[in-house]
Amino acid sequence: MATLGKPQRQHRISKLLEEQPISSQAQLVELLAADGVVATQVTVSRDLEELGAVKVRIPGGTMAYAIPEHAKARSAPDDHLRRVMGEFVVEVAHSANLVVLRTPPGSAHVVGSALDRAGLPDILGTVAGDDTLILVCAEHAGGAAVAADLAGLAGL
Amino acid sequence: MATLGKPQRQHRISKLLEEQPISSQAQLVELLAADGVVATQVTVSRDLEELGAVKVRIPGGTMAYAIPEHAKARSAPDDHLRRVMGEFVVEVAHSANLVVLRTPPGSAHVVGSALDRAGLPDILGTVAGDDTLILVCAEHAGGAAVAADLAGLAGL
DNA sequence: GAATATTATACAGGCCGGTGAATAGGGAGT
DNA sequence: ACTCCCTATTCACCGGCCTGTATAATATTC
Repeated sequence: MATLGKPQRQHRISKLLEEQPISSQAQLVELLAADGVVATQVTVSRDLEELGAVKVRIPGGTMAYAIPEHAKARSAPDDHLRRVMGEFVVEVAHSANLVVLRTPPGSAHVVGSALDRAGLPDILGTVAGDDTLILVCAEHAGGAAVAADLAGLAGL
Repeated sequence: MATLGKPQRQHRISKLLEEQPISSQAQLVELLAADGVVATQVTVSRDLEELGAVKVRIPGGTMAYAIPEHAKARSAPDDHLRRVMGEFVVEVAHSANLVVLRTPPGSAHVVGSALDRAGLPDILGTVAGDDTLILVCAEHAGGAAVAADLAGLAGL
């Protein structure tokens, strides 16, 4: 019960920021500690960056951390995508301007979500099943090129 | 490009077993090597176990590995569930005989899939959204008990 | 039943993500 | 400009997962 994983801690941070104005990372460390979550200022600093948190001026004139709406689901895009691709994508195929990714059972949605958040310009949209993911590519890009890029990203 | 991840390797093994009869792990190692995938007999042994592969007698009278249909989506259930829970579940709540799990965006399906495959007797079914998962618990079990179990499993 | 082939286990090392201690960088206020 | 406070970076360590070598256990063949 000592350290608790990173996702859980970031989730609590996110909630704390919504519940009350927090003006420093030190303060956040204390609040987490009061919640039984042990973390240092360094860790909190990295968490805030990954969460996309910024310091904003609030009514009282003081500064407080907040997570912009547009960043709510965009934490650490590049790194995250690369890791998810490497962990879950087992096969890449393409046909015309479609790319088909295969994953272990139940993992297609994570990959789809990661791709959506990455906002790659050549990918118009994704549809995820259980272990299969279909990407629609921009016409000018072509499925083959996108498939090659993604295969590289997945370490294949 | 040398080692290639475990999921990818297991996927190739799975396909190789369907394509042709394979009677020994040594043979499988060779076939993988021909595919550019480096692995030893020990690794293959572990992969086959995780995949639930068994040796069956085929028409010719020889033995060959095959993956039973019921094991197609049940690889390494316990360990897998524990890891997925620890990595993705950030919050556990319950109401009556329902349990609500929260995950980072896009990860709910992986957790749901892992729970389904684990086949926990007290969980009647799961419904996954993007970052939320609802479990229906057996009446005799009750949401609170299941929630407590799952929270423990998630390391919360 | 002995010899051989095949598979599983024990142990150790590598790799990578996550974390913390120390420290450097940046602002605000005086 | 100096000082203080806050935040970001560097470096090193820990721990878990994964894999390989060596070896034990098991199955197969004669």
